This record gives sequence, structure tokens and C-alpha cells, in this order.
Amino acid sequence: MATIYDVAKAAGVSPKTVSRVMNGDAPVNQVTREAVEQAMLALNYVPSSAARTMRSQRSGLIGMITGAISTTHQFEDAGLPEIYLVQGAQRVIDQSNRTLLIADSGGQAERIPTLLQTFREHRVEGVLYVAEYHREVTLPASLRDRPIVLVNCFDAEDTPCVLPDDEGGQFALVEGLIRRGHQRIAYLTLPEHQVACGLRVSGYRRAHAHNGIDVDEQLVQVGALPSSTHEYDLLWDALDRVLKAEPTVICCANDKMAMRVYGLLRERGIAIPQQMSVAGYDDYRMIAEHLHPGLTSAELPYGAMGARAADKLLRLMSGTTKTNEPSRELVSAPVAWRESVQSRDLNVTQLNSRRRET
Amino acid sequence: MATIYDVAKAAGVSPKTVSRVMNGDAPVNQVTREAVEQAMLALNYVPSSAARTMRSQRSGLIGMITGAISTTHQFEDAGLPEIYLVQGAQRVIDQSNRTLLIADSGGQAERIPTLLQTFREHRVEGVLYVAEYHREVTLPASLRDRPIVLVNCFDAEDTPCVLPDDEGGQFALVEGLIRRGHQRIAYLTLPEHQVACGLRVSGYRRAHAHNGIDVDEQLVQVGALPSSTHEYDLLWDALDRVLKAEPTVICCANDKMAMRVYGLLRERGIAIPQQMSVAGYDDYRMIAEHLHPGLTSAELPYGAMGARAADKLLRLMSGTTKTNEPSRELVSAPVAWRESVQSRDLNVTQLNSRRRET
DNA sequence: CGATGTCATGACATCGGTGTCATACATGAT
DNA sequence: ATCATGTATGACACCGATGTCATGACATCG
Repeated sequence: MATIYDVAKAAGVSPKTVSRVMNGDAPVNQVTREAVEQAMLALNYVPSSAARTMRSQRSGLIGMITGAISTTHQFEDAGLPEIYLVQGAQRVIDQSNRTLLIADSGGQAERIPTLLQTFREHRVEGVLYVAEYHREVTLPASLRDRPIVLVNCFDAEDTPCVLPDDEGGQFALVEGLIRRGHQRIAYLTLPEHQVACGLRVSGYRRAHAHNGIDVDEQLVQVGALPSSTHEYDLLWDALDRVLKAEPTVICCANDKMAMRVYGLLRERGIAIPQQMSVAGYDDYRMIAEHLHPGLTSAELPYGAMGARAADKLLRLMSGTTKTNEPSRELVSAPVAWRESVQSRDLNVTQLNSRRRET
Repeated sequence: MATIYDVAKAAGVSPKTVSRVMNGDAPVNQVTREAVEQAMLALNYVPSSAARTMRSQRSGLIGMITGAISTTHQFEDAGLPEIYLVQGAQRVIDQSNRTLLIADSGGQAERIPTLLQTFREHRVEGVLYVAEYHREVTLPASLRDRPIVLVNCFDAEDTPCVLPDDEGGQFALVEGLIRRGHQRIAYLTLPEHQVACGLRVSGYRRAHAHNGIDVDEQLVQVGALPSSTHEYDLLWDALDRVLKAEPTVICCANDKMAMRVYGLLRERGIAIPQQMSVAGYDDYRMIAEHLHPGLTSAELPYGAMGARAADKLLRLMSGTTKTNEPSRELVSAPVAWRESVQSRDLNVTQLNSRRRET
């Protein structure tokens, strides 16, 4: 492997001049520059980031730790959207001429210390700490010594974080349903202890309040359990209960649940969307686009969150964070409207209630 | 940040002795060792991988390039299973005391040269080159200068690679269907130019031959198009055609297609699995487990492939590759049997034909 | 008892860049 | 002519590990 000395010799200059050509930190004569560039090309020279890091005390590395926080060893599909986070973050980080170092614990918590040790050995300059679902976390002490941004999670100490706007997303979805003429909107929720559950239910309620519609509490039922093995044991009963309240649309806590509801409704001979509209959450396109009919869903904007988090981290690292910048950032996303939701004609009463909106 | 000199001073020894304590490459007195270890702990010392890399000329890094090969900029969900590959590879690589450096192009081919440059600057010692679907690729010349293992793809020059056993997987699935009493097995294939299409159809045919069943060619139809926008334009007609051939089960080229077939069959009032069994491919659990009824599917073993590829690469790097080791490795996986396939009673004729198997 | 070997340790150079400082020359202002 | 300024370049040290070699203290052996 050619070094800067080889290039210098080939170009007939000092190593420092080669360095100047690469970094542009001091003027270099045009003729010299070209000679150096030719030599670099001829020798297929690639600078060593190790040497650079050592001398400059800057690694240019940003660490991302994912799949880190699972309590269960089998977190299965929860980790899938991470790839979007990675892509979003990497796009931003590449532009800043840095490199993303990813540590995926694969849900094995006992491997985290090793991974963090690797980060420290490589002198990562900042950390993106990613949770697999919207939740509160407690940071390991060893992560407190460098800039960090939490992604899809938050802590009690107001560490900077980037979160999905669950409340706003559910609001937009329900608001859209109401605009499409739905008044009796069922909601099958996430497990109640989940952060996203509370937020989304709030959004659901705010959309109702905003349109002057009272929420029939029978329309809101818990649709999923925390344990992944019995995750949907409740669903059958929950669906039965909301159906008794005669909704025109069923909002599901996520697309997986919506997929199950498709099956359950069809078993009951209820046609989607002619007899019942259905909506999901996550806009997990692998599901939403290929279900039949296509599933209306509020997007969980992982790509945008990754990009925003990387951006926030870079600003944190360079000290250019605006003083008024909130430590907690919400990322919103549009609702993807597909065929699973059918518009209903508005009758006069409903029009009256809609008029209040504006 | 504390250095090895700080530790040496604190422990009252030379830096070299500290190095020896860390690396265990020469005997160190027990008393000295303990003093050094205490000093390291007290100073919160973390060795610098940059310095190590520079001196030892070994970076301990393995590069993985993913999402790299897409021709379309929007490869959407194709990239999702990559997370399993990453996890599988990282598990193996961590054990070898190395670090995985992941470069995800996000499907933007123009970013690849930059990413490879980063790899070279960091002196990665080996590369895992990942394709987003089973295909042939042509390696960039700049990757030929270090050990490399292709994952989910292969090239014309017999570069070592790890591939899913599509033929075997489809064979096992169809074989299982036959054992469960199915004789008329429809198959909706991938786009014909795809490598996996040919292999899976071969497996399908071999399972028939193995059981002495003739394949009714009307049962085999192309179910998907290459273009992602018109991907399933064919599906409606293809399904119609295979239904005319009166199958008892429909094998779909992948789980996405199976999900669509669920919808289409139900539109026609055909109950799954009572009137028609359905099977998929990929065992994409997010879909297969939550569809109703649960979808029988042949697993595409991404996790295992990642681990196998990492293992193969490590052996290649250390020169311990067995001389008789094939450059191309197939990874098999079991079929996940779920409720979408119903067993059928075997009549006497069928039993006779089954008897031939053994 | 001297030769040899093992254990334990340190001195010193080195890996490949870059920061600091010095130097040489050309240009323009005083 | 003198000095300041800017351009262009090189010498040299240094970042933090580790490989090489040397050294001293003991133990073992013939």
C-alpha cells in the first residue's frame, strides 16, 4: 500500500506538500498540485484514516447502536425498519464526510458492553442510540461522555432525542376519516403501557374533539398484549366488542394488527371497504401496499427520523445547535390513503358538525 | 483520553509492559499485571484502535456493502431482510474480535465509489458484498484487491459466494405438500429472468418427478413482472388460469404475492385453506405469521447466510480455507408449516404413487 | 562453576499522516 | 533601499500503539 512518502518521492516534493494537496489547507502551486495528483493516481494512493485519526485526534466516526434495548431475545420483526433509519442517517453523515459505524446487538443485551467498548476504541465522536419501538430508556453511564442523540426513544434527563409524532399522526389519520364522512371510528390500541399507545389515543381523541364528535368509549379497545407469544389473544374479543358499537371504520394500532383484522372481518363475512373501512399505522409498505384492498396507514417515518437524528447529532458535535432548539424533536409524516377506507356521503347533521371545524 | 503512557506512569512501568498486559504476548509478573490493571481502570483507559492499526498494519475491520446493486433508485422493501444478514454476520465477526463496517448505498449506485473509498481508507481486510435479491453481479475492479465473499449473489469468475438454496427450499415445500395429499399444485412464479425463478421451478418439478407426478403445465404461470410499478399486473390473469386447472393448493413465488392471492381468492369467495391451500416463499414472518390463516412458507435464511458468509470470509482471510471447499455455498432452511395448507386424505391411487418415493 | 535458558522488563524505532515553525522568493507599499 | 505581506515549500516533531533487541535476575544443567 502506497504511503504519502511514496507519493512525495514520485512527485519530487515533501510529504507535507502532498498533505496540502489533499487537504487544501495551504496554497499549492498549480504545477506542483498536478504532479502530486498524478503521482497519487499512478500509485493508487489511498490515505490511511488510522494515521489521520491518530495525528488529528478526530476519527470522523459516528456510532449507531441498534437492536440494543430489547428485553426479549427474540424481538423478531421489530428490528426491520431499522434499515430505513440506517439509510436516513447514513445519507446525512456521508455528506458531512464522516463514517457511520453500526453496532447491532441483535437483541442480545449482554453484547452491548462489548459493542460500546468497540465504539470507544475507535474513538467515535458521537452516538445515535436507537430503540426498536417508541419508549423511554435509561442510558448506560458509559455513553454519557460524548454527544448522543436518542432515536425512537427518550430518557428522564432530557437527552436530545428524535421521536415519531404519534399523536399528530393518529390525529391526521382520524381527522381524514372524519372528512371522509366517518363518525363512528373504532380504535384497537397497542398494549396500554406503551408510550405510542397513549399518544395515538390522544390524537384520536383530539381529532374527535376538534370536530365536535363525542367519543363512544366502547369504540376504543385494547387490541394487543405486550407478550409477543400472546400478542393478539385479545384481538378476537376486542374486535367483537367494537363491532357491537357499530363503527364504519376500524383503526388498528399497527399494520400487523390491521392484517389480522382483515382476516377476522372476512371470516365474519364483512367486506372491506364496502361494509367496513380499515386503517393501520406504520405504513409498513411491505404489508400496506400488498394487502387487498390496499391499507390506509399513517406513516412511521423512520428514514426521516434517521436523517433528522444524524443532523441533530452533527450540530451537537459542532456546537452549532441553536440555543432555542428543543432537545426533543417530533418527526411528522403524511397518511397514506389507500382503498381500505371508503368515503361516506355526509348527511345534513354531519355537515353541520363539520362546519364547526373551520 | 488516557494513553498507554499515562497508564505506564501511573503503574510505574514502561508502556511496553502495559502493552504486554493487554495483549498477553509475553509473560508479566502477577504483581505488575495487577498494578497495570488497576491503573487502566483508574484512568478509564481505552486503547486506540487507530494507533494499533497503524503500528500493526491490521485494521480488524470487515466491510459490508449493501443496497448497492439496485438499478432502480426505489428498491423499497427489498432491502428489509438485510438487517438479518447484518445480525448474522455481526455475530460471527464479533466473536473473531473484529468490527463490521457497514456501507449502505440506499440503492443509489452513484454513491458506491465513495463508500468503497471509505473502506479503503479504513483498510478493511475483507468485504461482504450483499445483493438485495438472488442474482448475478459483476464486481467493481476496485474490490478485487482483497478477500471478498458475495452474499445472495454470484459472478462469472467463481468468486466465493453464499446463496440461498432456492431449488432445495421449493423442493422441500412441494414435497411436503405432496406428503400432505396434494397432487394438483399450482405455482405462480417470479419474473422469468430472475435466478430464483428458475431454481424454484426446478425444485417444484423435481418434487413432482420424485413422487412420480406429471406436472400439468397449466398449473405453472408467471405471477409477477420485473417492474415494481406493474409488478402484479399479471397476477389476476395468472390466478384465473391456474384456477381453471383445478389445483388444491397454490404456491406463490413469495409472501407478498401470497398476501395478494389471499385477497384475490377471497374476492372470488374461495376459503383458505378449506377450499384452497396457499403457500408462499421467504417466510417473511411479519407477513406469514400475521396473515389469517398463517401462511406456510419456505424460509429464505438471511440470518444463516450472513453468518455463513462471515465465516467463509474469515477463513479466506486467515488462509484456512480448506482446499476442497467449494467457492459457492448453498444455505438451506426448513419450511414453516402454518394453517394456510390443509392436509388432504389420500385415496388409494395416491397412496400407490406415494409408495414409490421410498 | 560456567554455560545456557527462561522470566521479566525497558529502550528505542516505527507505522503514516499533519501541526508548527522556518525559509525563500516575489510583490508592492513606504 | 527597506520593510511588510503573501505565496510556496520543507524540516521536524508528534499522535499512541507495538515489534525488535538488549539487559538483568534466577534457575537448571552438564
